[in-house]
Amino acid sequence: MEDTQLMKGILEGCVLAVISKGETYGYEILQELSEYGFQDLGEGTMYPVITRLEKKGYILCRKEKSPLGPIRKYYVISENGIVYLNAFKESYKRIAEVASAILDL
Amino acid sequence: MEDTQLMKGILEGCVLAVISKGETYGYEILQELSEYGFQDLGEGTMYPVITRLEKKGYILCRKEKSPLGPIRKYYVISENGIVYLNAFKESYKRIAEVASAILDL
DNA sequence: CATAGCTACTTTGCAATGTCAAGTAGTGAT
DNA sequence: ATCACTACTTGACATTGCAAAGTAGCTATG
Repeated sequence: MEDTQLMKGILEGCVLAVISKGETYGYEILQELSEYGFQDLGEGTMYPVITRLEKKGYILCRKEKSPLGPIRKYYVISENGIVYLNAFKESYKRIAEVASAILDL
Repeated sequence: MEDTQLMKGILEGCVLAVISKGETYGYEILQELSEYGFQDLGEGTMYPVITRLEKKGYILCRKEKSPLGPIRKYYVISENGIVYLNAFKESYKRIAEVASAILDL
C-alpha cells in the first residue's frame, strides 16, 4: 500500500469484518480485500494480522487440506470477536466523523 | 485516546489541516482538535507530530512571546505542505471508502 | 511570599502494527 | 524439469501514538 500509516488500526478490523461474513482462509481474505480496493496488500501483512486475531480469541481456527496447494487454515469469528468487531465499528465511525470534519470532506 | 491505533496516520494529516486554516501554535492546535472531538490527546502526542511536520518542510515556524506563558512557536503551512495535505486527503478518502464498504457502514 | 494552576514546549522510553523480503510447501501445466 | 499458482511463515525494520516526567513563564489565591 502507498499509505501504510493509514492502514494502521483499520486493517485488523477489516480482516475481522471479512471473516465475520463467513468461514474463510487467509489467501481468500487477501483476494477479498483486494477486490474491495486494498490492492498491493502483501501476505506478510495479512497473515500476522490473522495470527493476532486468533491469539486474542476473536477468531477460531480449523485446518483442512486444499485441493490446490498446501493446507488451508479456515477461520470463523468467535463470540468475543463479534463484540470486538462491533466496538471497533463504533470507534471507527466516531474517529472517521471527526477526521472528516477536520479535513473538510 | 481509547483507540490509539486508529489515530496512526490520520493525526498528522489532521494537525496539518488545522494549521492550514491559519497561523497557530501547538497548544492552540491541541484545543482545536479537542473541540473537534479528539479529546484526551496528550501534549506528548501532539508536539512530536508538529516537529515532524516541520522537519519534512510542510510547515514553517516563527517564535513569539506569549502574553500568558513561555514562548510560543507559531506555524503556517508551506507550499509543500499544501501539496501533501491534498494528497493526504485523497488517500484518506479512498481508504475510508474501502473501509466503510468492508465494515458495512 | 508561597503555593497552586494555567499556559507552552521538550524529552525519553515503550508498544503496536504494517511492510519488505525471503523462505517453505503442495499441486498442476508446459 | 521448470514455471506458476496456491498457501502459510518468519525476521528485521520503520513509523508512529502514548504515558510520564521535566522545564519554564505568568497569574491569582491565601
